Amino acid sequence: MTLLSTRDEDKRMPQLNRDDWIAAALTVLVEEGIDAVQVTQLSRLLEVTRGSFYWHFKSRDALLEALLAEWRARNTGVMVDALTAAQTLSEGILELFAVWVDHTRFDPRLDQAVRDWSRRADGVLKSVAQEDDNRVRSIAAFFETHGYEPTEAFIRARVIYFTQLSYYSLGVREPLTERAGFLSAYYQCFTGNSLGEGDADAFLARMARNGVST
Amino acid sequence: MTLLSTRDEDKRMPQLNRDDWIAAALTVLVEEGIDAVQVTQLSRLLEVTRGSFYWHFKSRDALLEALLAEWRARNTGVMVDALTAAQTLSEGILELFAVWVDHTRFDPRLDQAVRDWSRRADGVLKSVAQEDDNRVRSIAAFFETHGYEPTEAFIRARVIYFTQLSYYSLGVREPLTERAGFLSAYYQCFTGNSLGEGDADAFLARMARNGVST
DNA sequence: CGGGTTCCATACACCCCTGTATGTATCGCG
DNA sequence: CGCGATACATACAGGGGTGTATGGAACCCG
Repeated sequence: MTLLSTRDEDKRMPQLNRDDWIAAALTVLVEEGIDAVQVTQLSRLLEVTRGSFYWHFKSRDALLEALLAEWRARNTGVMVDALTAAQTLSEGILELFAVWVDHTRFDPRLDQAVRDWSRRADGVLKSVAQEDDNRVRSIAAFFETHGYEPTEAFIRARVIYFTQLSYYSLGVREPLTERAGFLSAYYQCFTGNSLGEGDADAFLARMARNGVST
Repeated sequence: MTLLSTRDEDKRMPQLNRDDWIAAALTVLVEEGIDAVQVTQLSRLLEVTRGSFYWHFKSRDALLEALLAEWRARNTGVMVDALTAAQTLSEGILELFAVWVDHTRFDPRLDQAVRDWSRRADGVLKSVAQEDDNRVRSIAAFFETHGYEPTEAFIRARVIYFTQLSYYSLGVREPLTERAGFLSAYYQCFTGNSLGEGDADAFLARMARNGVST
């Protein structure tokens, strides 16, 4: 709701611009899915008439294109970047975990919404598929640089990424303490190695400092 | 399309019954999602008027309930059954793989469609969540009976199940030969153990005999 | 101050979907 | 034969959504 701050409750904040419509559309996309992103509903939400929308956008499709562009700009490359900086295996994997829990760097709800959308829009599907491919590839490359055979690296990359996707997709919510208890088990399963206690504690401490929400 | 066989091209195959509508609705659900399951569209598909539908069903919601019941009847328990019969670890895990590739036992497209649907219908969400919980629990229990600690068993169950869910959700399609090459890597990652060559070959031979499609 | 630009309101045309009420054809069956 | 029940057709009421055409209010600016 903070996304509508420019207008909102104030009587007559000057005017809406293109980005206001996109911001509103993004929240609706995340909350209720792409089918709920309708000109009429957004107008009601922004408390203007549809006339306004059709001044800023050529059509609903134009808005949807803008949404996809926004997703690309936000969620692309975040995971890849996390890995390229890492020196050791554990550092990289833990940093990946960190990205996935840090919703300021990676927005899982938006990612999920776009993914749902993509299942019934071929154009979107292509974008998402390519992005997924990039992510898995970069994780696999990371494993390879740390001594894993190509096939094993690829499969481990898939397993770790696919697991996380389902984590989001099923909307798993569990308390931080419980999640912390799973850390080394996940690490063991994903890498085949044990996680040093020092590394685990340092990671959990860092998470606690950053105060991750879920 | 074979689902509409009772009526179909023939001039005036006697009449439609409730199951004909459900069958048509299922194909539409799988192909185009729950929003496309509309009385009007189904009528066009079955080449009758909407009057027919409202004779067989009280409302569109009644049809949707029937669809959910159909999903429950088909896809529930299949995975659980696969594990309870297994004697050894590898036997159980490989049987799980077998179920996932055998679309006559487990229908991933229907599962995925219901899952998509569930994300915007709270009642459906509950059913799916409970089913997921059962599946993960039963896999975890299987790991435990083969010597894994409870936490590790649970995480490995999650990882193996979540990975497979994403496999479906992303619609990964790869040739059988390629997939066969991944088998032992998957097994290694999921269980932490190596898969005996004999077991692998036997499994692949069995798959080939059954002639799995994808 | 007057005119152009920006932003939005109003109104209309068009389409699609649900649900209901009612008419109608076919068939089983006593 | 005639009468219910079955299965569907027809027609109407109501609602929601997209676009478009056009009018008007506020504002910038020379």
